[in-house]
Amino acid sequence: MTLANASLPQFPMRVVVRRTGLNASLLRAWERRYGAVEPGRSEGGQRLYSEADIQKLVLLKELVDEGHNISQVAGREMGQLRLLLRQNGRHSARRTHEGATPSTGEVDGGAAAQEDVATRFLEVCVDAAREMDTEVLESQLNRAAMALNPSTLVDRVLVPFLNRVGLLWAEGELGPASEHVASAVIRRFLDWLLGTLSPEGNAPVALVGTPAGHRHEFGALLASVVIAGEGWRVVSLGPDLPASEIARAAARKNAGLVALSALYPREDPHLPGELRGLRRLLQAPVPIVVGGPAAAPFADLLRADGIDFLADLAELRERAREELPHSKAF
Amino acid sequence: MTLANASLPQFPMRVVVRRTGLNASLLRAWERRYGAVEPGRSEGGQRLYSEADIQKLVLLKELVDEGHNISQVAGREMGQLRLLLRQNGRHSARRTHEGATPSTGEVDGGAAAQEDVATRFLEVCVDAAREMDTEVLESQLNRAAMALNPSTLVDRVLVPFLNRVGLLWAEGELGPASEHVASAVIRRFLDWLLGTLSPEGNAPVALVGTPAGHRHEFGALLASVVIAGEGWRVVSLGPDLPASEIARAAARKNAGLVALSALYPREDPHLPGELRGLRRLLQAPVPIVVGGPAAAPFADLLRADGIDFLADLAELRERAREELPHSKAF
DNA sequence: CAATCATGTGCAAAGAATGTACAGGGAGTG
DNA sequence: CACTCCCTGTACATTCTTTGCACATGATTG
Repeated sequence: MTLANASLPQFPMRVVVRRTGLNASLLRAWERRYGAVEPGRSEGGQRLYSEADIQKLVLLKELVDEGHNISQVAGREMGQLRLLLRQNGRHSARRTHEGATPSTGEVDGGAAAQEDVATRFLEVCVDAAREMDTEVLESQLNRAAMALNPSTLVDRVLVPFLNRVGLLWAEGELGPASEHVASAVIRRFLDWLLGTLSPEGNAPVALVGTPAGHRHEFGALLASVVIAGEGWRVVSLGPDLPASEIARAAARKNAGLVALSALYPREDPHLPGELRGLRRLLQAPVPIVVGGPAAAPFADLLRADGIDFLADLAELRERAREELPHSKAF
Repeated sequence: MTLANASLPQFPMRVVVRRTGLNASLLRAWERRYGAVEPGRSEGGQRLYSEADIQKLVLLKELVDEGHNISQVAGREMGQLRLLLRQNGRHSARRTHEGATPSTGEVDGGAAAQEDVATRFLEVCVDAAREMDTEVLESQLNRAAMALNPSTLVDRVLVPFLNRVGLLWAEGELGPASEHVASAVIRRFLDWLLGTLSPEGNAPVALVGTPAGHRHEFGALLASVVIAGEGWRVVSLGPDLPASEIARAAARKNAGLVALSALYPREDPHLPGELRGLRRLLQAPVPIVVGGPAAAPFADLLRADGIDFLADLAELRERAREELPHSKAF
């Protein structure tokens, strides 16, 4: 899902063998017996694998090496495979997951199916929030995490869900209690997701938080998840921090990226000054990015000061990937 | 802990063997003879364990290592198992294969020792917070949770730690960033602890939150942990809730206890009115308890209205135990 | 003390799961 | 054309699991 043309069939067998470490017979066996991938064919009938195929095969190999049955994992989607891998990888019994449908379930339905699944999750989550049913909400979120890949999860479920909850609250359809309860569940879930997506070793550090005066932290949490998903080790500073503090933390943590989220006081007049101050305090050329509606009006102003405004999480995702010092393959 | 999809059968035997340290024969014996777990099956009939199964097996192994009879514990639910483990105090014999310690290996290996350990943890945690070292902080908290029983953990580590951090912050020794980072870790930890201590089945529900105007939520979180530890299913409403909302939630959840924490605006003049309102709105004779310095001045006033002020978490613990409608034994 | 439980472990035969090899025939390419 | 790579289909070998039963050891009980 990285490259735009990830699904273009183009790699012949030998490339796949080299890149996955699986031998040719085995690749054919996995395809025939478990439908692990479905490579295209050349005119003459030879297999042509896509980048996505290769990625999936790599994940499958890792899972099999960890002890999973190929028959059990071959049919699953990328998102599930990644989560499984992470959970199992930290073989701690700390986190769990839960599933509804047995393995025989859906084959790679493609992006359209994912969308569909995503909106269904969204609806159920909203209902659960309305009913203040934390357990259903939590289990739905988890199920969504299993069924979707991380970016779809964030873009199609979490963000819309938070918006909907905010809306319903503003309209008085949702009492503050429901809203709080839902928030708590979401926050815990995001914390968990952050932990799950965080890279293991010593990845470069990204600082995430909200500027002084901004106390809404969900934007920052989502940003953390996105950034962690791209391979950064995220240090979550929390909300409402003065520039000096952020700078201090950046120095101490030797941060390679600072991301801030400004949601609520909409046209906060202090915001540009605050950010400029931060820019000045960060001696090293650490990139600073800001997102959120409160920052939008100042986009140009900020850019002039070397602070980039990002319109949405997709931009953030891309930026996080670009800034990653050590852009490894796959 | 909770997150949640623990019931998807997917792990083959060998993974379970590796992760639990139990051998295959024994797993089958426990299943056959005591119904310890009921793994799903693959099409070919091979066992597929869920994450929940694995967790249960891990707990069973620990209990057996501590001297419990497998036949006595195999059939119990997760919540009971956790409780049992905690009761046995620090499961110091964590890694030992031999069931060396007989069942009599009694609890308090000396309260004094626990105290000692607790203060050591406290010191390390404070240092970690000062250094903004989330990883050390987190791991120390986890270790403390393992080493101490829940009440010691809360009374001798968590509460003093929060106090210390607050103090250092007030004195300017700790920057807001450090404070926030520490808070985030603590909150996550408390969330986890809450999940761990929560009983499984359908225990009676306790509502926990803070009254309108009170936005500091750690008191409520600690209260949640304490109450959950006594066997309630806690619904955490979050901070800053008007009486009407709390009442609505109580009705909806059929709460058997409402606990509120009021920390900050110290002598909040609205507090008694707010609570009286709540008392009025709760038609059923649901007990309401309040804690925290902000409520202390009104203790007598409130008591006259049928709302009990509790001076500390120990009192809360006792009260929670008393109020528990004595349901099932174990 | 003897009989009985409780519980961990060992074994054999049958079946599953899965990696690999081989044969005969095209495909791709210079 | 020659040479290598790849395709399909089939067969095999190996390693895991499963079931059922037996056994050893230690604790409990009559």
